[in-house]
Amino acid sequence: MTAAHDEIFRTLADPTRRAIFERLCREGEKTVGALTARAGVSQPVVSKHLAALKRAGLVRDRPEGRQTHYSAEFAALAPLVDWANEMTSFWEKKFDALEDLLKRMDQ
Amino acid sequence: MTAAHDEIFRTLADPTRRAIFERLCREGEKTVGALTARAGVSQPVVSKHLAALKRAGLVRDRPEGRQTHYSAEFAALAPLVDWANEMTSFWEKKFDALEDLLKRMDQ
DNA sequence: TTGATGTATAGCTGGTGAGCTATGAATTGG
DNA sequence: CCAATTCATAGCTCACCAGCTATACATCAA
Repeated sequence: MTAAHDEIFRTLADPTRRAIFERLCREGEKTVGALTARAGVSQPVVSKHLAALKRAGLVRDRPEGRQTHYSAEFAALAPLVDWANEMTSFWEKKFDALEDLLKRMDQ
Repeated sequence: MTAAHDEIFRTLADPTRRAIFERLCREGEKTVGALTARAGVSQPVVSKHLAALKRAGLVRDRPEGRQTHYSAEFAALAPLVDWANEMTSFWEKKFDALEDLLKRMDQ
């Protein structure tokens, strides 16, 4: 349902959180400390954002000793793309309908 | 930059607002009154959401007499899809790199 | 002109969440 | 065993925003 999209949209809506996710996509697995270094916010905030991303299924954590490695879960973006494609599909259907109409008017 | 995505994500993050946008996509142009009828919120709230959607470029308004018709602006979803595709592209690049590595190790 | 209708705006309130500091918990090094 | 490091959690504050009602504004009908 729409509830599934809800968490993804809401999670990616925050710029700081989206930036963290983007870094994980571009640069691969990173520790909390490495992410904090250039996040522009404090370490607890980064941890909180990572927890939110994990709840949404957008990242995966790999604890190793006293540090935790996070990596992007690309597949989690699929519902978002599917949703967007579904929305635009209604647009195409309208064109199809218009095309149909014009074809009928032609006859 | 990311600021462009920012407004789109933030605008679509709200369930009520996204539902309104979805209805405009599925059912085409609608007046404020028609949208309010099944929105589950008051008319001023619907108007406010429509204003937000318009600011984000997601809808277009067509005033006609005392009522205003709104319709979806499908093209506005493009940046969202592009962003998602860009993110997943990093995933594919990693596979390419891995493939490269394995190929080299084979030699 | 007057009243009714459709939409937008103003102003308020409550809830949510992003940021902070302080601290707890777990692990590593000496 | 002790100190340092790394991360997560707790508790707080502040700003923002979705929702409401009331009302202004514009348009149509009679």
